[in-house]
Amino acid sequence: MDNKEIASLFQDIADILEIKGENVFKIRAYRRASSNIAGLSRQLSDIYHEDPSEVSNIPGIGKDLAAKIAEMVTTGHLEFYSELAGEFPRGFLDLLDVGGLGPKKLKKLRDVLGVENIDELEKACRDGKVAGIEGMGEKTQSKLVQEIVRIRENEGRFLAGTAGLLADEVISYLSEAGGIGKIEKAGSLRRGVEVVGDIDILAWAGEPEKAIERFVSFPGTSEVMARGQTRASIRVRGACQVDFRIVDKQCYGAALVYFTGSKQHNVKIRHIAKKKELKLNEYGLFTAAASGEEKPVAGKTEQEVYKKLGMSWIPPELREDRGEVEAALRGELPKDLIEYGDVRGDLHLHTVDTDGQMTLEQLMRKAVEKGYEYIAVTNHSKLVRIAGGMDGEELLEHVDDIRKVARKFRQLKVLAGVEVDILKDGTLDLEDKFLKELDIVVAAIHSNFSADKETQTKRVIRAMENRYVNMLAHPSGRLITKRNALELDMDRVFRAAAENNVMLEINTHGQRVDLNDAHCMRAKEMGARFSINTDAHDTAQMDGTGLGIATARRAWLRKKDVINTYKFDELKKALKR
DNA sequence: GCCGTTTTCGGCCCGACTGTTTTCAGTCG
Repeated sequence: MDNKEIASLFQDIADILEIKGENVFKIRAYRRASSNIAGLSRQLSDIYHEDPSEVSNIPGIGKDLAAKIAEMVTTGHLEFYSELAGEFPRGFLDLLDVGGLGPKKLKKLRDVLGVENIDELEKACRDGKVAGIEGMGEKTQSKLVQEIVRIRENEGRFLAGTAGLLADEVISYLSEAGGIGKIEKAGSLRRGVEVVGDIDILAWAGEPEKAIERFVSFPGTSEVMARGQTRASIRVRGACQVDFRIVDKQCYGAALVYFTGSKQHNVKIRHIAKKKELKLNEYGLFTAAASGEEKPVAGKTEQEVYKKLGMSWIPPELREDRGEVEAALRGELPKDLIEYGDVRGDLHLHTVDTDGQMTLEQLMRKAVEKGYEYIAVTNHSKLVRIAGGMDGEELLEHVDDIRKVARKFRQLKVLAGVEVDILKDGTLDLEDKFLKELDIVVAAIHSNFSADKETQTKRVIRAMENRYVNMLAHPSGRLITKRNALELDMDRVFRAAAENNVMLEINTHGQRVDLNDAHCMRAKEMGARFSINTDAHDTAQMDGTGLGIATARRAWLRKKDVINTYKFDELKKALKR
């Protein structure tokens, strides 16, 4: 079992224990373990097989959970879970995904009405039986029906790219009206997470009521889910939930910390506050209540809050309780963490010569506009017929064209390259005699996605061993919500990348984000370097580097880890094999 | 179930909103 599976199993156990009314702290322990495991950069099975005692050194993993992990990595299943899950019918736990339905109500529904899955819940609601239960009324009942309908319509998760655009829309809509002091995204969107469940927006405003009023009338609002004096939630276009909170200017920083999360990060810094006999909440940092009245210590800015807690400001992308709090306390946060303006060029781009929408000139003009120092044009090789992939001769002509056009753009260095397909056996779709004529060779998989792990791993490594390959594009091959990642032994792939000086791509396309943050952390540990590329097929996509930089920051990557932050001369050196 | 410069017991983050209540439980973040 891999970390993802183990983490989700622990999450399921927590859900079940909650329904069973178990000790809340036990439940919390499972959730914490789950979240910590999901954020690990190494596979638990590897850690276990190397040294079983290491497992209980992971925060939140004690004797009991370590034993459960041992069972999972050795046998592939967990008896404890099987027993628990056996008590509930299939599909019952999915009911926790229904908004407004928590463990308590769920238990009641099962005990009183015998509801065991979403279909039965819907029927019970439509028959009017739910409203009869103690503690539930007409409103609960009709809300549940609405919620069920929504769940059936979509999965409830949104690509950060999509959600980010909507958030920007809402923010500019709110700002236009005036009266807003400061406003920005919070939550997982601010932390740069690739997939989000909702959008959080935080503001301070002179007249909160007016701001709330405007918010709930955002065009496209299909439902006002909650509306109070300082916070409200809407659903936009029947899908994405947007939460809006207004706070006082004086506590904006504390609120921003609070609403940015992550939850685990907040728990940890509250803990630190407590140790200092302070209390931290969304209204500020206060002297603890035990001493009588609470006096504010900080709150206006995030910097102030972190400072009073004895640490430096922590970039939002790092706030996942992956050691950032401890590092900040020691003053050892990475000083040269990659910044949003650091990328000097895009090294994976397509034009109309294969499946892109841009002509060479359009592409280069856009690159100049963006202030890039260099780019690489990397069209497809022949295997990708559907994308108009080129054979060797065509490619050489194309390279001539690129160099000709590039002469008109003196301020921009242009690398003539290719995105060459990795064939089934790990050889490349173009012979070396063509590859050696190019400035950059990006290798990628676009076929045979379902090969087994050993085959797939060998395939990728063999491709990277080709001396002309400079970069591995979208290494895991996943398409979020559409296609699972390739079966790959990532550690071996990363090691081979480091050994062969092959750059690993952080592909910023919203549906890819590939490598992801956990991969990047691990790959960095193994000595690999990266390139943040958009893989753009049109000019708008060329603006998408932000998500890749966020991912790199989440992985604590420094500028020097990412080669397309280098000056051109250094880049050329970095690409030498 | 985890954890420990107050350690092997006794803590474990906390406030807003909703719906159902008539003082609060449940849910959410």
